[in-house]
Amino acid sequence: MNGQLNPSQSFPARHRLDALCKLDAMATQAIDQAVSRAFELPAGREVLVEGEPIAHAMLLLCGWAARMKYFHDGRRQIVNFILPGDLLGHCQQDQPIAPSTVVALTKVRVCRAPDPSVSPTLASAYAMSRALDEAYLIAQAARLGQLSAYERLVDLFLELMERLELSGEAQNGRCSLPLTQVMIADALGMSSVHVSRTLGQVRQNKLLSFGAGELVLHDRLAMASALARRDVLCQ
Amino acid sequence: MNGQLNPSQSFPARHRLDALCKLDAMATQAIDQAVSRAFELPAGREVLVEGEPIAHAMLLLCGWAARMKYFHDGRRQIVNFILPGDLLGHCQQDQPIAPSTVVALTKVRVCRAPDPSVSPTLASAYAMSRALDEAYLIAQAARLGQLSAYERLVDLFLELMERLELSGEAQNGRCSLPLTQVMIADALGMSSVHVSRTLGQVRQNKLLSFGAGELVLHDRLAMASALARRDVLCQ
DNA sequence: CGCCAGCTTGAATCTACTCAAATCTTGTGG
DNA sequence: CCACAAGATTTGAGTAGATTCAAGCTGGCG
Repeated sequence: MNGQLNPSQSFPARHRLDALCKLDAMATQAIDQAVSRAFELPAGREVLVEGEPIAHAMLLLCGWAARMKYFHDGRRQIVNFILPGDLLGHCQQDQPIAPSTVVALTKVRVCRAPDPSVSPTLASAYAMSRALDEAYLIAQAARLGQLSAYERLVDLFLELMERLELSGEAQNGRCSLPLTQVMIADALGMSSVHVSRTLGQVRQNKLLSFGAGELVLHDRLAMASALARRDVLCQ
Repeated sequence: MNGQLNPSQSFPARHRLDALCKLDAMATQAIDQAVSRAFELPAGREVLVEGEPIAHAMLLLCGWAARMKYFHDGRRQIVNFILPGDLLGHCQQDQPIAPSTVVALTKVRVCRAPDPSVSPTLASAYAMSRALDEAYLIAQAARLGQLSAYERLVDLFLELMERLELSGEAQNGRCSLPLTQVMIADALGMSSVHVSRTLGQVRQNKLLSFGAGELVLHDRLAMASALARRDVLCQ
């Protein structure tokens, strides 16, 4: 009845956390137990609202979400994307307040994140996940501040592919990517019209193809070198 | 011999951490003890280097620093500023790797951050500090992605004043601010020429004055309303 | 006194935006 | 299965904001 509702719905989360820190039996068991109480939210639903307390850390199982900052005039900035297997709203505080709103971009399936105290490997994976979140946030700031529209686009696709490979959802530079050009525009701080035009250039240079919800990277070396001219981090 | 070396050099850090969570005697004692082993670094010195392990979490006592991302062609993005009383390099991991380089913008005085396990109030203040760091990082991404040059400038000055008030270094909308226009340009993703021009406009509108290392906000309401037209967060 | 870093200003250029219209997709109801 | 509506993408034309290059100005310091 639902393509995303299959017996291995815990796969991305387990794959990702296991890649961050080899999980022991207790950890995988805790994940499976948490997944058994998963629930679904429709596209557009707010998962966390800025300024409101966070009830529980969550684990995203299927679908995509995004952390947003909203503006009066209808503009919005996507601060980062949240992919299957990602944690959201996990803080150290007693009464954490969400620093940004999280919205489901597609229909999503989530569950409460299992308590990391059941396994040191799970706690370690959570710590790695937090560190990655921070690194991606920093990367986003650098992208928005310094890269051209063409570079921002290439850089974002490289990051997304890398992250999807971590959760086992991408192979051979190919993955499904349920983003519209408007969402990409909101993430990269450009107009959707300019995303369309710039995407045309990238396609013309045969770096990648992107359409019908699928992204295929044809030439990752060329993509990296399009950035390497500037970014010391991408050789 | 050194203007920054006065008996109250622990003041900003104590003021800030105490504002985040009312400190108990153990916490203030631990801070004073840590401050007694402070040391100094010249402007331009790297405090943390991206990709290298972080030996200890540090506490910035005097001077300003910045988290940077560097690019091949000499460009750099200042991801955020680190002000007196701020923590840097505090992670949950066993072997944390710095996700970005931290550079001293002025001569700075730092010490190892006291171990939060000595006091629950100190641990709580650290958690608050981390949460604020994340919020400022998110704010920076939204700024770079959505605001115009004029708005970015106003927004940044408001944030810096707010942060300096937290550490007790600003009163009545007045503070010292040791940033050059080039540094501001690196933080806001614009050219230094355009910072100069835009700053001229802001001054002409009598919102603030900035020069000789001092920032004075003349009309914070007008500054906020220059953003309120767009940003839902600034009434 | 001259140097150097930082700031300001002008002119030309370019990137990315807005507005607008046409086309293509997708989902829905008849 | 087709028709229609709504959303998404593409393309063109004109414009605005920001950049680069360049020249001059200012103030601190050896």
